[in-house]
Amino acid sequence: MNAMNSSTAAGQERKAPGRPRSAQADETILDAVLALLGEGQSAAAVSIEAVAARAGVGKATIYRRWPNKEALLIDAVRAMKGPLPELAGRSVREDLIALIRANRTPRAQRHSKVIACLMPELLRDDELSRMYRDFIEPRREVTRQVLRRGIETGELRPDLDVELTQVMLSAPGMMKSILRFDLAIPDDEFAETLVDAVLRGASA
Amino acid sequence: MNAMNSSTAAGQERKAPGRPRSAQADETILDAVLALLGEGQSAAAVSIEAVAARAGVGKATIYRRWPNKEALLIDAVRAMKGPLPELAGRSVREDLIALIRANRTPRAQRHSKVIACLMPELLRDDELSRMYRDFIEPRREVTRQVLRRGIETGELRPDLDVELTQVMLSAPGMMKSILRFDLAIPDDEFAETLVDAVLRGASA
Amino acid sequence: MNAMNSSTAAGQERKAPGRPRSAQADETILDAVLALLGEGQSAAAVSIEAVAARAGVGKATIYRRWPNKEALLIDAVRAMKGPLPELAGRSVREDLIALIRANRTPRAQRHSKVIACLMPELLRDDELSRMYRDFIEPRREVTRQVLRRGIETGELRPDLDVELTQVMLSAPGMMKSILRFDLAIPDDEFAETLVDAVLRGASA
Amino acid sequence: MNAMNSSTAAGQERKAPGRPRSAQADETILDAVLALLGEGQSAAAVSIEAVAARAGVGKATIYRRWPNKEALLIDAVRAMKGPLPELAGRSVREDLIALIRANRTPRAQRHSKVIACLMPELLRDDELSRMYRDFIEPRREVTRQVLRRGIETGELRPDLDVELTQVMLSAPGMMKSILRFDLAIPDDEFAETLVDAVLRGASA
DNA sequence: GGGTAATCGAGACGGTACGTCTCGTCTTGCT
DNA sequence: AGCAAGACGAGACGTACCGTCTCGATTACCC
Repeated sequence: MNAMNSSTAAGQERKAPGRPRSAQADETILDAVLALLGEGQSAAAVSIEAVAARAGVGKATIYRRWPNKEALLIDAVRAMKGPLPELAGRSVREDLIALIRANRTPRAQRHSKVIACLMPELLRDDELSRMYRDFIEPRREVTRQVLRRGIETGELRPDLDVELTQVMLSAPGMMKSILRFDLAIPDDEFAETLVDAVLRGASA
Repeated sequence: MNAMNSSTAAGQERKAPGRPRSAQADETILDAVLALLGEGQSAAAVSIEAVAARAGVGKATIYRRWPNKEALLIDAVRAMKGPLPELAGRSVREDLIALIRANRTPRAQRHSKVIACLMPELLRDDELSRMYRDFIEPRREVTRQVLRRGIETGELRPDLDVELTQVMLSAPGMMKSILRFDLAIPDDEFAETLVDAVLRGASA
Repeated sequence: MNAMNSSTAAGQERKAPGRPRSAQADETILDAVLALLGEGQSAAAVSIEAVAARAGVGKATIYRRWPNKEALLIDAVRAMKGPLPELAGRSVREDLIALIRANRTPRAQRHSKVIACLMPELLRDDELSRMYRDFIEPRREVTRQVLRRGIETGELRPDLDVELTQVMLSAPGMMKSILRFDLAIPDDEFAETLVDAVLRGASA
Repeated sequence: MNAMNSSTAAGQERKAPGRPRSAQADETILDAVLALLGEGQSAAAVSIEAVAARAGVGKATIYRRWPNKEALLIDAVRAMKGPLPELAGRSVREDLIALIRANRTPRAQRHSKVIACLMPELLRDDELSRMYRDFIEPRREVTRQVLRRGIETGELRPDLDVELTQVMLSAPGMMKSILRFDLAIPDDEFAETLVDAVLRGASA
């Protein structure tokens, strides 16, 4: 799971000597990160020292598992993002709305927060950027599959740019939540309003 | 211009006593910020100490003008964002493409960088958030005006949601540049591809 | 030894957890202070930053041991004052001259310098003042013992005011070196001249 | 009076052009220094900024008169030291006691404080050291004259070391007040006790 | 059951930046 | 020209974290 956990290697694993890492510590640490983020603290408040103190853990125990703060936060992202929503599959419109609505859970809210906190690092750190894409890509893929299925079923135009449409569906919500734009649409209508607007140009 | 510059007060300004603030210092400081950002340094490299050293200025001279690093960066945003592009006004499509293309200048690239660096602070600091919206709103308004004009001329559907459409036009570009999504569209075709996709659902 | 060193507590010392403080750092830091003072630098030149730089030590390492600059300097005083001179014990006169002559070592010269540098702080800071007296009192006591022994042996008047005589023996040297009074006595005759003058009134 | 005041030059005074310096400002500034010192503030609290603020005066007005803080404090010393005590001249003992008692006035107490504050600078700054001796020397001379007169009248030993005796009389009081030694003598008996001790060895 | 080795919490280490303060100098406009 | 006000470059203050490095104590496995 973690970037550094050696135990994920393939094959007939030579058991490492010495005391094994506490699986509980992993959990406690990530919980502490989420707790600190959830408290509405500033991004800077999620310092390694604070996390260690909160988790009742030594700093070394953290650095043994993650090479730096960003990697830790990335893993926190993973931990916080819940399972993908069950897609009813009745129609493209319904599925897309469900996908966008999924961003309104407290879980997903925190996720946005963390991503925002990581942006400075994402901008310059290629390694981190790759890690994030590895995580986010499967989630984008779900939307793309919905779109591709829509093309197959004839609900969507056959020449639809799937990549672009995915971004058109996800980007507005992210900007809205981070930059707090006032879109004059009630939160609970946002998803369908956006989907309808996109579909208007995407329908067959 | 700056958050703290007292000279913006209304009315018949009582001249402040004492030596007036050096207008040149304002400039030198902002230049130093932009220089540091431009050097591809990390966000963290834009420390107040570095800015002061680069500008050949005491730290106090900076803190006299801006209450903290974020406010300084916000002002750097202002200084770096160039004038709005001249809109040909021949068609909605043409104007929108021009507006989006404007984000490809080196200037605008740096702007994205700074915004990304500021995201953690924007998330929590309401004051800062307000400052940023004050800055960005006029720029969003330009797009909205193009859209409204399009409705008047009949180029666009009369019931078009102007707010939402504006976000649909701007958000994808921002996410693309920050999160470096690979959209499989050459950079120089991105603007027209996006505009066409949006217009397909927006046209009358 | 230091004001903050917890190891001075009484009883069966529970070993402190965590990495123990480097005893070497204590030494290196005090050496750096003495070096800076010895270079004839101004008192103000002995800044914590300068000490840290000179000692090749982080500022925190200093602040972990001493609460502020004054306490650090006090400890430097302690470190610099050498052992008490061996007293021959042949006569009061001989012993007193030896004690006063001990102030002419480079060591003691630096000591005077440091005390002078600390005077402003000694004046107002009761805590510091107490610390200094705790350090200086044993040294004054040596002189007093010589005087008391002199009374016992009949060398000195039985009603001699020991306290006052101690000050009469030590104060002139200190003022001479700090205020650089010109006493028209060669430095190497000062001790015996003073002792003789005092003894003239103190002898039995 | 001040080191920099040009108006004290002898003879045919060329009238300075422009607005003459406010004589009142000199006074106000020195008063402010004394007030700050008197408030038991720390030595460091007597900053130029604090003095200027207290005196309701610009900092430049101070720096126009004194080259630096030390010179200002030296002048404050002068201003605070009152006139020499009237010497009855009936006996050496009586006169010496009067001279030492003069150090118990609140005025003289403040004087000690200032001297203590200046010690670090006195140690290294030759110019300042000279300024201080120019000021203190006449006061030491008074004591020496009393001693010399005592020799003439036969009250004191003809081979008395006048210089040394003067220091023996003045130094203990200064150390007592600065380092707050506890001499086990009531303050109001200190003068005569000391004088008697010194005279015991000095009498003819 | 004793040895070996990596773990644990705790916290010190050398650094860097923070935001505040004072220094001594300079630059306004008013008197 | 002097004045009060206050901005200026410089740099120390004491604090907070960074990421690394010891400590003594605690598990596990392996002989």
